[in-house]
Amino acid sequence: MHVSPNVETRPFRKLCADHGLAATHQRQVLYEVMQTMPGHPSPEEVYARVKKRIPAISLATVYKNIHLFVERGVLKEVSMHHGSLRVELNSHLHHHMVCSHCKAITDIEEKDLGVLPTLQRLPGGFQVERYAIDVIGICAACQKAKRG
Amino acid sequence: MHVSPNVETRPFRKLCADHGLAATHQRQVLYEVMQTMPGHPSPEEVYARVKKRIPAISLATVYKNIHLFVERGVLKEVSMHHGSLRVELNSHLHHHMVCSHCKAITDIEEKDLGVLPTLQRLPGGFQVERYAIDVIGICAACQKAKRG
DNA sequence: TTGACGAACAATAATAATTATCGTTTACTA
DNA sequence: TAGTAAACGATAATTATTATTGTTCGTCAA
Ligand SMILES: [Mn+2]
Ligand SMILES: [Mn+2]
Ligand SMILES: [Zn+2]
Ligand SMILES: [Zn+2]
Repeated sequence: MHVSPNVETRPFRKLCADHGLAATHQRQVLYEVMQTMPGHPSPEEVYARVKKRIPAISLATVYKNIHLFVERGVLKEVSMHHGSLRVELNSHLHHHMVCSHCKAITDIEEKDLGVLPTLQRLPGGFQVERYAIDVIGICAACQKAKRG
Repeated sequence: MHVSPNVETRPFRKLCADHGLAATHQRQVLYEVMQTMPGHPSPEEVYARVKKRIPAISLATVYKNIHLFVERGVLKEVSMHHGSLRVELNSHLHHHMVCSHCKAITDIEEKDLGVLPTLQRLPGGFQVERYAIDVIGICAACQKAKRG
């Protein structure tokens, strides 16, 4: 009797191939661990879980691969993380365009967004204060830079 | 001839009174400096500006007062800053409710939001990838805690 | 299957961001 | 104007993230 090898591994290998990534053991475990984490974990939390299966893994490896997965669209970043807190005084109702490449933040009027947020009572009795809409994409400067 | 004192100071003192804050010199300068910063500065950037007018100010004071101003609604936080990067695998189109008190993040379906962003070409030739909508407010647990 | 080679890894140092501590000063109130 | 709590400055500590470097591993062609 013969069993084809890598049965459970195949989908992950394909995912890596599709994204131009080497299929390493660390990446596979990171990916599998993320599948079991339905919330919005931090790199440290992911590291703690991965470490259970690969005790020798380095935190730096987790960070690098999380960034890589986000870059390639395997993982998604919750809200936009700018490395540090950002504040503004501008009390005029507006939202933001955030460049996923250079992280530049630009104001945008609500009316220019084509959205009409209806303040309402949301699931779980969540009491709404305001909406913060981030339009994520590529700014004009980065578009130009990518071409030539 | 007599000139009433604190002429320029009055609006700031009122702002503090309205928010239950002591009207300190440091807070006044921080507030005035923010009025001249139209972008989305980090605490370090604010500190650099304030330091020009109060060379002896401590970075910790800037941090503390920025947090205080955000808490009282004088300043607004751009995007939601969770202290660390947060990621998720969930590729299903959805958004988030974020508690401004405990910072808990909960998923919410786009259809439950009552907002319909229309993907379009935005000002400045910004190329849209996706919308990330954070509904900011108070979660049920924190509402309960605040009452009794 | 094997060997060369570049990519990825672990260990760890370094840096950046934020918070805590504590002695001193200041603003508010009576 | 004095008492008191709050705020401040200095700085240590903590937390988050990135850089460096020598070693190991995955890929691909023979
Ligand atoms: Mn803005
Ligand atoms: Mn989510
Ligand atoms: Zn950009
Ligand atoms: Zn809460």
